Amino acid sequence: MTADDTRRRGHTAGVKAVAAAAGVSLGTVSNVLNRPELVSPLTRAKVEAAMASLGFVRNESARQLRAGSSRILAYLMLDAGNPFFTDVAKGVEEAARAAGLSVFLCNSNEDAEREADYLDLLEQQRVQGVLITPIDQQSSRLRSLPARGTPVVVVDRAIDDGEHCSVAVNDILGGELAIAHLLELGHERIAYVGGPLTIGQVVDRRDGGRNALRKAGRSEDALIEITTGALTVAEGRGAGQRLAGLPAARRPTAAFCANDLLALGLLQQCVSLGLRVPEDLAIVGYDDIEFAEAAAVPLTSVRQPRQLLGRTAAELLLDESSNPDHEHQRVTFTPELVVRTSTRGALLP
Amino acid sequence: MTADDTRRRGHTAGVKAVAAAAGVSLGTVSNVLNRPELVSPLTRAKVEAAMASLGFVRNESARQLRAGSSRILAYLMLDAGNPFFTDVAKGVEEAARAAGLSVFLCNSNEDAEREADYLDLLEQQRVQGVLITPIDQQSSRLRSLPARGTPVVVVDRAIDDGEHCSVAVNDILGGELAIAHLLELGHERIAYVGGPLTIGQVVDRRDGGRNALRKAGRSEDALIEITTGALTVAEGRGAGQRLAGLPAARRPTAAFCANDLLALGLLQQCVSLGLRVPEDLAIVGYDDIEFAEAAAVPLTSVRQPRQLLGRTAAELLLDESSNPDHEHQRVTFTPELVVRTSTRGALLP
DNA sequence: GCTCGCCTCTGAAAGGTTTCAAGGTTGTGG
DNA sequence: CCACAACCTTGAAACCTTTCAGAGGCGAGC
Repeated sequence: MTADDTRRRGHTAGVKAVAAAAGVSLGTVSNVLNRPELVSPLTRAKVEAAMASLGFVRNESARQLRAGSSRILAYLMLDAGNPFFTDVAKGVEEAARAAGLSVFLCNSNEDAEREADYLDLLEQQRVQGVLITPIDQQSSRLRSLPARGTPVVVVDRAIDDGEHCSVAVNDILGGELAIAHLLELGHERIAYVGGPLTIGQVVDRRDGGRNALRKAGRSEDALIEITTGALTVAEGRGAGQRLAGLPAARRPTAAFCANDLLALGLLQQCVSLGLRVPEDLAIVGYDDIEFAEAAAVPLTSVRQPRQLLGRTAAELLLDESSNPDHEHQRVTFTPELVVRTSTRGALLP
Repeated sequence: MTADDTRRRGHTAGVKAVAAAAGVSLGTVSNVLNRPELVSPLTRAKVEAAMASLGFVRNESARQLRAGSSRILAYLMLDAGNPFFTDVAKGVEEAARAAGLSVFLCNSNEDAEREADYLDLLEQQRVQGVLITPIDQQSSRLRSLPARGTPVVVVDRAIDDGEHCSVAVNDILGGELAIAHLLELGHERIAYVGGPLTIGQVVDRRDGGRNALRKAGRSEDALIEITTGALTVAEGRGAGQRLAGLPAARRPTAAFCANDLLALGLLQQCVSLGLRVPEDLAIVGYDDIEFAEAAAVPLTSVRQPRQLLGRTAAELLLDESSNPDHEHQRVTFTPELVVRTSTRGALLP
């Protein structure tokens, strides 16, 4: 076979070829790979030499087929472009590496169809387990996976259906903190910017805000809802456009955004249309991503323990797939308000 | 077998079980899956019913073992936390989906060991191909992969070793644009912030800057190098600390950063230490990520066609793995300077 | 009534690895 | 010189899917 054939045909040398080249049996080659201590040093050296000279690469499919499951764990992210989720992913990877597993990241990009496709794919791949920040947690696919043997841990959403572990941050409390802060500053007309409402976080954070209004003796309906099509900077700019277009007398004096991307877009658009932040419009974001602090006007935001979220989720998953007495858990962390310039101007009259 | 057994043992029903349940042969089940038009409607219905009731899930490992290669393509990113790379990833995914493939993302996080681990893993998985923004393009692993049958396309780096395709943006030109812009504004003491020097982009952008100096009749050594340990916001802040600590007479009046994360960190730290941007320090970033425009002082930056980069890379990879007459190509795009407030203050004397 | 062709279905083989019971070798103690 | 243990190595079986040559059934045409 020529070098050209190799290139075209792809991987070629298997255990069998190595065994033949080294003059030993298949089993011995396998032992060199998996339990080298059982093999005499001489034989091992011969086999290793043969592997090197043939360019042997283990075929993970075959290995997995035999073993029944893989050494890979997947994190299906809601939006890979949002630094919040990449920070969560870092935590996941840290925990996985500590346990000797690798992580594949998948991006559903807030698209239910892609989410479904990836879930199917991962199940077919027989990954060790799936971490997911779901678009729609009612999805039937989400339920069927654990029932068929692929553990699933829900990240950044609380869920209590007895099928999954979940790791979340109390989004209702987070929303409450944000709106309470704005009320304390004297704001009366407050907007909530977020969407779509199929995303649980969007709803919870809004409901938390409503709670704060109620506790302050105001009507829930006081919260002016501006619904966006996604949680992105671009949608934030669109919301800014809408807000800035209102006559000053009716325009909200403060906006609470469902995440920092929206807040940054909103901030940018409003500033460029001549509104002053926080004097004309105070803004609160959510997630406290690294860029929130570096924004045009440093952003007040609700901070979540991002890496811890990921690490904890991965640890629960590992427990689920290795501990026969595993019990599903629902872990909830507590968010924290970080106040910066975007709300810290002069109090309103 | 009880439901509990299923949960513990994992996926269980295979083609064989489905065949038995439907009263047909293995081959027929396979035909239902792969060439349904060959199967009579009646039989097909029976088989589909059996699959549904047994919760059959295709075993991708076995499938792949038989087929020899998978329907998956991987993008090994330099830093998943950098929005530049997630935008590239979006382009990759777009092209892959159009061709019916899925994408797994891996994050080397600027760590050579992790990069190597992932490359091994992906080769063992027999992925269709690997897209990579490498830390060290001399790495032997990078060379051995294509030789053994896994196509590799290098993204955001030009490379010309006859082993890979590559898709890049002209970083030398980008550096030149940035420094030329600063020179035009009258800056004399200009810093270059970037590192480590093992990363090709860091070196090219610096060298481009030196070119600009030379063309302006100045010495290359005029470029004050501030070397960082990574291309992150945190390192940018550190560089800001160092810069701001210099006596004003020796402090550079402008800084060109190897990417926007550094620039944003630098900007933030300098502002918080009381320097005015651009009056005391003009800043140019690189990549023009979405957050550059929304920064405390909107950032002048060198823009690259991010999604296009990813899409093109994926297309080259697909061609390489499907077209027997494939020729390796080196595609280079041209960057573009986007001027914003961070350099647009009053000209210096 | 026979042949031919078409349509549908069958079942064995292959693909690369791991496991494991069993076989072989070497060396020690009696 | 034998028995037995300790240590290595062997090779068949199993994992699950896909493929493909061919078997079987049926209707049409002669």
